[in-house]
Amino acid sequence: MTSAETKAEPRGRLSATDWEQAALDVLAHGGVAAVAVESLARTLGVTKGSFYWHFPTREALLKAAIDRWEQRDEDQVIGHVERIVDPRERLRELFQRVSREVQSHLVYAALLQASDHPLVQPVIERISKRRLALLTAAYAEAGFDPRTARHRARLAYTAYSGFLQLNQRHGMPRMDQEEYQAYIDHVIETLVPA
Amino acid sequence: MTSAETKAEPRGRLSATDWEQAALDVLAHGGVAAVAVESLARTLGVTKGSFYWHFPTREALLKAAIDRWEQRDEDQVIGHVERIVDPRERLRELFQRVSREVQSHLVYAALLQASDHPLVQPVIERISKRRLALLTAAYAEAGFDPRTARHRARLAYTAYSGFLQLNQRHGMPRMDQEEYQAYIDHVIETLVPA
DNA sequence: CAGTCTCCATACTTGCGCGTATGGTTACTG
DNA sequence: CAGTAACCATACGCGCAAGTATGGAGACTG
Repeated sequence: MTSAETKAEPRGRLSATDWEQAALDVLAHGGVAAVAVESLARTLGVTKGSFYWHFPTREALLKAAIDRWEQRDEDQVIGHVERIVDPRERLRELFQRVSREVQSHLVYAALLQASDHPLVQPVIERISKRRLALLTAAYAEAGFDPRTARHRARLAYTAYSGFLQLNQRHGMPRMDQEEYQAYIDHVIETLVPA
Repeated sequence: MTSAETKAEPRGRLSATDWEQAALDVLAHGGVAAVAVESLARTLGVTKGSFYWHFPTREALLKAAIDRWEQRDEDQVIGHVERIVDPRERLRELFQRVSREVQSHLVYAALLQASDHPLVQPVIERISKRRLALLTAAYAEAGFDPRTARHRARLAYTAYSGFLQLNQRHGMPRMDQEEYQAYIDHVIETLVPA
C-alpha cells in the first residue's frame, strides 16, 4: 500500500479512450514505469481482463496515450503560441504555461525522463525539433542572425526542459508563486533582450 | 543479443572496486536500469556467484558506485572549478567540461533520468544544491545582487542539465565540435555579461 | 426471446532479474 | 604440504508484472 490504491470509481462501461486518459494521468505523476495495466485497472475499478479487450498490449496503450497527448499539445500549446508574433511574448507565454496547464508539461517531463524507451524516443525527438524550430523562428524574426538565433533557441529550450526536470518531481528548494514569477521575469529579461 | 554481450575480459580476480567501476561505466551509457548483476557479471567475465560475495545486494553496489562517483566529482569538478575566481571563467570551465570529462557528466545525466529512484534522489538533491550554491556565489561575487544571482544561477544550472538531458543520450540534431564551441561561447556571452 | 456482440472477471502461464544455497578452485599462511 | 580463507560456478527459489484462456453478464438486434 505505497500510495495510489485509492479511487476505484466504477463508471458503467469503459472505452479505449478512458484507458488512455487514465494512462496520461498516472504518466504525468508517476512516470512511464507507473503505467501498469493491473494498477490502472484498479484505479478504474476493473481488472486486467477489461484492458486486454481494448488493447493488445501495454505498449499499445502507451503509444495511444502519448499520441493523444502529442496531438493535444500540437493544438493547444503550439497552435496557441504560434499565433503570438512578438518573440518576447511568445517566450513569456511558453514559460508561463509551465505553471498553468500543469498536466501537459508534467507528461513532457515524464517522457523526458524515459527518453531511452524506444517508444518515447521518437516522440521526444519530434517535440524537441518542433519546439526548437518554433523558438529559432521567433528569435530570427526578432532580428537575430540565423546562427545566433539557433544558439539562443537551444539555450532557452534546454533551460526550459532542465527546469522541468529539476522542479516538478523532486529536490530543488521549492519556489513559491512570487519567487517563481520573479524567476520567469528574470529569464525573459536575460534571454530576450530588447 | 541486443547490444553489449561483448567484452568478457577475464582478469584474474575481482575486487569490490572493480564492480563499482564497471557499474559506473554501464550506468553512464545505459542508465540506472542497466546496472544489472548478471549483465555486469558477463561483461566482467564471471557469474553472479562472484558478485554476491562482494556485495550483499544490487542496491549496495549502486550506492557504492554512486558514492564513488560523487566523491570523485567533489574532488575533480568542484574542487578544481572552485579555485577559479572570475565567474565568467568558472562558468566557461563548467560548460567546457561537458565535452571533456564525458564520463562524469554522463553519470550525472543518467542519475538525473532516474531521479525518482530512492537511492539517487538524495544524491541529485545534494549535487544540485552544491552546484547551484557554487553558481550563486560566483554571480554574487561578480556583482549581482543576491536575488538576481540566485535566479541567474538557476537559469545557468537548468540550462546545463537540460543540455545534458537533450544531448548526451538521444535525439537533438547532433552538433559537431565547432558548432558546440560556438554554442558554449554564446551561452557564456548571454549568461555572463560584462 | 433467442442469438450475438460488447465488455469484463478469474485463473492461469511465462519471462526476467534479484537473491540463496552449496560446492568447487585458487591463493595464501603456518 | 595441510588447512583455511578468498573468490567464483551452478543450480535453484521467488516476486512481480505482462500476457493468455475461458467463461459469464449485460445490451442490442432480428
